[in-house]
Amino acid sequence: MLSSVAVIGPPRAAAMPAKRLQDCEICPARGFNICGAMRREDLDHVAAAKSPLRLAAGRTLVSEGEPATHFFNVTEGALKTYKLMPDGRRQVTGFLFAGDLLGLACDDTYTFSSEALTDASLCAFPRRQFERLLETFPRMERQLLTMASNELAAAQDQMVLLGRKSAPEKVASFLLMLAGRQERLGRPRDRLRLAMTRSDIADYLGLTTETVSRNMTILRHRGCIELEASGMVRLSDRDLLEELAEGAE
Amino acid sequence: MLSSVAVIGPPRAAAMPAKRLQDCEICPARGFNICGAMRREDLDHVAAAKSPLRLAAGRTLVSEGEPATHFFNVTEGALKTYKLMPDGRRQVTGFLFAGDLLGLACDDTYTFSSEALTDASLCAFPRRQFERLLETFPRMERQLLTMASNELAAAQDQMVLLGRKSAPEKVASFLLMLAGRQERLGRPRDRLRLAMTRSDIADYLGLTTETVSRNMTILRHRGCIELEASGMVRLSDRDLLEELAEGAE
DNA sequence: CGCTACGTTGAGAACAATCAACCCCGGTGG
DNA sequence: CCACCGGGGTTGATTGTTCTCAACGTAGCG
Repeated sequence: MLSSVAVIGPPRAAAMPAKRLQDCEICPARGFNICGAMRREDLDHVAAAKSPLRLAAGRTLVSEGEPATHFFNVTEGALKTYKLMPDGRRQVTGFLFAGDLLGLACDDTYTFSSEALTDASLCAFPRRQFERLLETFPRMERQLLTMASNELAAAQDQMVLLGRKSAPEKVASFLLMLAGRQERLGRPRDRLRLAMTRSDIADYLGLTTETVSRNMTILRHRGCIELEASGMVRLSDRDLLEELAEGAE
Repeated sequence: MLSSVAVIGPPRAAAMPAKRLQDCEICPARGFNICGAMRREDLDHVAAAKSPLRLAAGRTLVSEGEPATHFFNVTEGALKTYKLMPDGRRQVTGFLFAGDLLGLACDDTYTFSSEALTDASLCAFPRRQFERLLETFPRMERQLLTMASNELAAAQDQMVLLGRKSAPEKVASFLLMLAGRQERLGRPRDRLRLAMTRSDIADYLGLTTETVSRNMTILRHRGCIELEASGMVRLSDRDLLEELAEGAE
């Protein structure tokens, strides 16, 4: 499975802990991801287990139904996860950014597919080794449980969106969600890049591309947002956006 | 918060381990829940931390936004969890049966409300004590992580349902989901009780009661199901139901 | 014996999907 | 250089599924 992606540096087992440790120390996602909970002196154990991974935009990382060989941690870039119905209908279940996990929810096969939206960097942990890591470092397991809990809460928010929000509410909520996540990564709060296509957004919100597009236009005319070049969006009236997201018309 | 529910037996701290152990040994949900991973000789530690709890049908267990004081494990009966929008729209995020967890996904306050559908029994763990339990028994923490992962996978399935399935597909999927869960609890595979109202089902599927009702009728006319007295449903043609659930018309 | 909550069915309205046209942009090849 | 192509995005006209509003049936309960 990993043969289908560009691996930088061969996966030599526990060879160069010093260099690896440095990898982790300069990791742009430290503080957001599972390693954030690790003591500095234990970090080389993590570094030894992981393989760094670069993935070009558009490449598939994992496919639904394939054997779940690895656990991943995004350090840079953006990915989407999605599920397909037999007839091709698609539901995008999430967008992943630096610090996000991938590959937790699975038995022996992945229950979803994942694809890079931009060039991305990840840490790949072979499942077996990752589990040994968790046994050795309870702090890490605890951190993982916390992150899984947060994902569960986010999933329930998404159920509200999918089940009970109107199209305009969905689009407004989506923009605010993205803005919130970017902000948590230290990016500007009122300006964000839409790395995903309208089609990705539509499949995330349970809409069609046309409906997403129309509602973006409406938000633009209302003065909530400005669409700039190459997918940049400026949130000019966040308060109004927040009202729209919860149903005040 | 617990004062609003009927507690059988006062929550005396670590008083009668012998009796408590027996409680756990006869627990109808052992094998399904977090205690299933515990060694028999460690079970009294769990028993000491928990307060058994009985909840009458219709009673509220927790409310969204309230301080999250306890973690719960259902041992008997059925509950629903739901979220409300400011204007009263409701999304039922899940139905809970014996073995299911409640109260995991939260910071300091609950992110959802929960209400009993039938008379129910639960184990209530004060959060602090529960966390100490997890630190002491890594097997239990591991089990919790596994269960959280499974919930996450289920949540993604639900997103597909909410975002991409038609009303008939939603209703068929719902019946099959319930049947599957009953079966896992050792109940008959082709006959089940709908403990929830049409309104609960509608809010779970992102539909209205009318649409649920209409589609139940259609399934009945197609010979998939038979509606019997007091909410009993017989799944007479499971294969057809499975086709309908995935979009074969 | 009515009351109320729940469930079913019908008629019409509304929202989002579908079908279709068009624009823009970047890449490719004549 | 420019014509062509294809993917992504926007906008318009029409269709259709689901919602809304309304009536009625039924079962449980004081």
